[in-house]
Amino acid sequence: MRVNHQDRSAKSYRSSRQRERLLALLRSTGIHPTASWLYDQLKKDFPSLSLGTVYRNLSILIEQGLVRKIDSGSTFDRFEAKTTPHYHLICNKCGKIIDFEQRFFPEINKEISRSTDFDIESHRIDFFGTCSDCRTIS
Amino acid sequence: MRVNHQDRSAKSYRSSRQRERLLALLRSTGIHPTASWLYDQLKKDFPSLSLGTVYRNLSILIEQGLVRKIDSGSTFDRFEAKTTPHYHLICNKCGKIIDFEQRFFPEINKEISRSTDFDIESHRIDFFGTCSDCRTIS
DNA sequence: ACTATTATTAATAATCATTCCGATTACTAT
DNA sequence: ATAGTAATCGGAATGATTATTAATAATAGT
Repeated sequence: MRVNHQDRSAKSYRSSRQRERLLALLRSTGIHPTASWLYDQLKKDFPSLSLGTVYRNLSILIEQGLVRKIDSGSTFDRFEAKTTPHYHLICNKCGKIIDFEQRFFPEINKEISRSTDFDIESHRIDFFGTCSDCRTIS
Repeated sequence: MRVNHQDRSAKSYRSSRQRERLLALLRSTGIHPTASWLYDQLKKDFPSLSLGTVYRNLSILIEQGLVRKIDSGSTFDRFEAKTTPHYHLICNKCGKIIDFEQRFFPEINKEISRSTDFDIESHRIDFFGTCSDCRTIS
């Protein structure tokens, strides 16, 4: 008799070195990398790595809820290993994304839900402006 | 002698029918169109219209602050004629974007600025969830 | 440990939205 | 009307991402 301990909706994946290292790399950095940056880094340890592998594993990790995709207004996506809820400070000059974790407003989902016929599950807030580096330079 | 009455940083543009109609179209709709939807609509009145013209004029209108680009997590961009500050409700099921104008929190820019070394000029809030249409269906 | 099975990989081609470019056309001021 | 310049068109180029396929590696059962 065969028992499935997995959740019915969750696809299972067999482990792979590439994906393990990809997640570790994402967790070890705070720079919200692009797919190609991740590719360049991992290429050092996996000389035969393919960019498609990076994208495929990113989407698996996203499906598993371990990684989030960030769209910052650029033509390319950035990624981050999901930890705690937080917001982003995005620099208009250099495009850098900085995590902001000091405050989070979980209550606004319900507050906004009350004014509209829409079931709100989550929200994101992005703040735009100038980072300290770019302010110093100009 | 030639005097430039324009602000140094502001480029000036000659008016064009295509751009005028593009802006009018954007202002007349609430559906947050894609570039190709705009192209399809305008094509009716300008049979020789080029998609590049739509993109070029969109970027001019954005530069002039009359139009905003919205990234909704899809592979393509959506656009809206900027009116008053507002937030977006984005449906996870159908991708529809609904404007939310009932409340706006201008004060959080300063509030967040105080906790960090970042000059905040603006913010955006997107709420994700299920719209009433999709909730009814499922 | 061995084998069969099946998922993952690497390489590359395909896709899709967007941008760029050269030639042509339309405005505007003189 | 003409010259000068900006806007347009059409299509090609770009760049990020996704799909395809044959080879490779991980897992389950023996």
